[in-house]
Amino acid sequence: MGMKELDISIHCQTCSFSHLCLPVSLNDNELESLDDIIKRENPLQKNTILFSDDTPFNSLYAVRTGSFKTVVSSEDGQEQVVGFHFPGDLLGFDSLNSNHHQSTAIALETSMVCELPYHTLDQLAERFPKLRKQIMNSMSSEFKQKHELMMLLNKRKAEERLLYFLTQLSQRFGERGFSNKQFHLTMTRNDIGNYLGVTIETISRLLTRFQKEKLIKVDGKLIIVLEYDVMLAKSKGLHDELLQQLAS
Amino acid sequence: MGMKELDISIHCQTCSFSHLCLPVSLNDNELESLDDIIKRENPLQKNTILFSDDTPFNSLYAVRTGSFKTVVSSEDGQEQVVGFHFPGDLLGFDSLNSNHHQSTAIALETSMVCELPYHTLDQLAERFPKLRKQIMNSMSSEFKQKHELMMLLNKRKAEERLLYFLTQLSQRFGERGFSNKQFHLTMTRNDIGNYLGVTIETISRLLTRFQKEKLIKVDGKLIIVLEYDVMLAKSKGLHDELLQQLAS
DNA sequence: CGAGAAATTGAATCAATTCAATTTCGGTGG
DNA sequence: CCACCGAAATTGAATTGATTCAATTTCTCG
Repeated sequence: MGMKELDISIHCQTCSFSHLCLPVSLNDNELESLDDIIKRENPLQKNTILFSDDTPFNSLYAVRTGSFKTVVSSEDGQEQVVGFHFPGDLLGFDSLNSNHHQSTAIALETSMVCELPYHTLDQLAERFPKLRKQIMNSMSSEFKQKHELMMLLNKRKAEERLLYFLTQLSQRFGERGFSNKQFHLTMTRNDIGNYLGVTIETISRLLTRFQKEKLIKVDGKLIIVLEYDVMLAKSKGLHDELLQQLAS
Repeated sequence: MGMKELDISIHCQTCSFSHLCLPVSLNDNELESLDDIIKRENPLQKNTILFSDDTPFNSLYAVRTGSFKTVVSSEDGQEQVVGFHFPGDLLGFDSLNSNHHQSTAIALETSMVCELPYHTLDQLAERFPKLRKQIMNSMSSEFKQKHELMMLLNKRKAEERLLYFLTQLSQRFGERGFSNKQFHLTMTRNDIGNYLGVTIETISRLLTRFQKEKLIKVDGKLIIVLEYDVMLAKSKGLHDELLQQLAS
């Protein structure tokens, strides 16, 4: 038979991350149309480049399984990690209507994506205002994220940055039905440090300190969250003095 | 007569910044339709809020004259300047399809804007694919800018950040037909420091140092650029040793 | 002209980096 | 399955860039 393997598991209608993805506000009819234009690709191995900044922009991608980092690089070759992406996240729409992608997306582990060819998506968006809005929404919340990050990088010290990163991860894993108390870091300390604007040594020192303070347990790439609320508070710059005030 | 004052000067067709604004890729017919939906407002005094993060999102704005800063604030009231905006720049589309604006826009001097009611703009965009693309393009280049800024904040030291800021300003003024060698800072040192993630004291010290090094001349808010190329190079992290190599 | 805001300058302090030396991890081939 | 290699991570000590605190000075504009 011409049926692809795994055919059942690869439709938006049955995807367990659709609540985080483009389908979120679509009705059955719209969803089906969207599902029709999606190309499913084979798994990408770790370190595979999904698209790079010299790839022509043709498609958006939705992460199906696994994880990615996106990186931009300056003329002099320095790299900057600008995001980490998990199932349900959309990739590539920082380049909508550019000729080329603005960043490079790299698989952090074996991963699968749904490809959304942009010109067909655009046609679909013309028919379905809700889809158009959904795309706008995604971009808009991407801006919000970037603004938050900008504040983080400008106003917070290393400790707060890393705690923000960890609570953020915990939250995102939770939304996706994974444990928010215990998860694997698929990115290296290097990636984290690069993203947060902090050296790898500092990341390392902070992680061991957090462990001593019993906020988390660190076992290589495995993180176990022990005190989520304290971490969240500290990531916002509230510290011991203030925390005690809150407690009393 | 019912004619507004200054009527002649306030059409996209005659606006001297249209090459930087939405009209850039439109033909006469399209331009006229766009021009029709634009509301011109009275000048805003310095420090006036154009929109704030609790204003419902209804319109985009194009800066016509003057300048603005956009600011986001965290729960605990800390503020972060996320951008400066000059004639031809579009404001507010980081909030497309959100209920509320994501940031607050404040006039840095007496300024005028063109208001683009979003729902009519959206209708227009449905008729004119080029306009749709233009909007996407603007968002996309906004992302690019944010990525660049993120790299700046993460990888560069204070000196490089401020030089980047100054060369960036020089460039933007140049594009707008103003002098790129000599310009007024409409924002305070505080705004600059906040934007660049550096204290006001550091900004101050650096400006006097740049002056001693004969890169610029500083007279209060007036900046005279003396060595643009050197500034540009230094803003990218190339320093004296490297500069000399280049010269030889 | 006067008052409050903005900017400058100096000295002391500190958070984070840099440099350097190990240790641990993860994957490959024997 | 174990040994081995390079990459990744940890830890310590010294250094530094930038902040903080504090005191003036200079603008701005009502």
